Amino acid sequence: MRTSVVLFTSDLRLHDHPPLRAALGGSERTVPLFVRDRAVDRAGFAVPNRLAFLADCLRDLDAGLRERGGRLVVRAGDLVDRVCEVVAEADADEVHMASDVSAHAQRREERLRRALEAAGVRLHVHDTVTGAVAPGTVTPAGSDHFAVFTPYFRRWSDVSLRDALAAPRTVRVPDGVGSEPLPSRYGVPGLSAGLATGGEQEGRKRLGAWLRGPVAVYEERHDDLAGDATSRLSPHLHFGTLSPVELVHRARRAGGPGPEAFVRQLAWRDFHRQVLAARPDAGTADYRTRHDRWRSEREAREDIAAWKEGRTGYPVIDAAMRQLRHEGWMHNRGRLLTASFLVKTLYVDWRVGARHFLDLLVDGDVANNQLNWQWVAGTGTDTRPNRVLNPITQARRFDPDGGYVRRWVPELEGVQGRAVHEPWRLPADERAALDYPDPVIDLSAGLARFRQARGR
DNA sequence: TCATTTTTCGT
DNA sequence: CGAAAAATG
Repeated sequence: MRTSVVLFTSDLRLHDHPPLRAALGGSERTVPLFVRDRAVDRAGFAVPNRLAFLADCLRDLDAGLRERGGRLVVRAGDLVDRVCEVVAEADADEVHMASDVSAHAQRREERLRRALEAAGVRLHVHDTVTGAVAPGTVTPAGSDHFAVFTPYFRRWSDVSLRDALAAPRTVRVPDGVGSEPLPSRYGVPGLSAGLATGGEQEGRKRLGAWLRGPVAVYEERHDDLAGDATSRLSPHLHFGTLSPVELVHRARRAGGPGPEAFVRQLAWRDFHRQVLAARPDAGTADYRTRHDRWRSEREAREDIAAWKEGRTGYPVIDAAMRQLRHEGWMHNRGRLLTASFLVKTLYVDWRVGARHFLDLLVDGDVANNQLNWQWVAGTGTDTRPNRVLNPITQARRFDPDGGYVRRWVPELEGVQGRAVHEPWRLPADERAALDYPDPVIDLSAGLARFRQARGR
């Protein structure tokens, strides 16, 4: 009797799951396995918000498998050791998994392939599971990856995607392969109070509601901070409770400018993935260095703390940083503004900001997070590396009535209209009555001055 | 068909 | 300014 193992990683779903389908199609028994990878804990990636969301996802995945006659096997430890252990217990002939792009994922896949080969077991790695268009599918002449988004997007749009797969009807799991108890979000300390719920069911519900309604006005409203008109599907894409291939198909089927703009954002995700796949060190090192001599963490300690805690004295920055802490999520426009403020205005190393985002974001993803931070810092793929986003101009444009600021900065909730973006310009008595800090820095003192002071 | 130069264009 | 495409030889 043929037996297979399907190793779930960042693909915690039953719909449109090629490794699962291949495993079920090629054998009578299949072990659905998830490993709580000790290396991920050690690297500091197992933060409370994502651990809680992950726990939701695993419980939902287990529930979905049980509806189909199966169950999820969870183990903790070294991923390669645990997979080999389960392969031996189940006497499996093959292992299926999804490919992924980070340095960690690439090393993990290689180690696993070698260990399984030594045991005479074949590892099947499926692409187009964690991304829609796999890295390397389209390339410019003379390079293994695109460094500019627009030409990438043209080629990406021409790729014909495979059809989305249905969820399997039945899953037969061999007897005698034990599982640890499933983790629960209730045991996780330090969660953001407004954290989203994980799981494939939840993701599909959100996707359906998104495509039935708000996506239609996504193009006009996606940058409006107070409108909060983005999909909020990012954590589901990060954990793979939703399939990017299915998302692109369904958005294209909906048609129109909103869905097209949404698909474009999904292409950005693949763009960053193909950069990281080709240059895995871009997660920690400058993709294209500008020889910045950032202020050290020690030198900028007070500024960094003010930024993290949302008390920089720039209302839109503080609003966004407080949303991050409260929800484990931040509006995309807020991410751009707060990142630009840290790297361009406070002139702090992008890695400091990227790490803080990864510490809190429920969708915290190495490719998206690190390469977007690099884009803002001017060390990444931005073709205009000196771009600086002015928090006041941007606030007036993307939070014209100030509603986003008043929602997240209660000290300012009594200030009407867009005046909320510049509390220092209020009449002195009104200003004094607010328990809100003065700006930590004069905007004109930012990047140019820091760079000059450092002789570059 | 290929290498090199020129033009275009960039969340 | 530099990457990617187009034009050129």
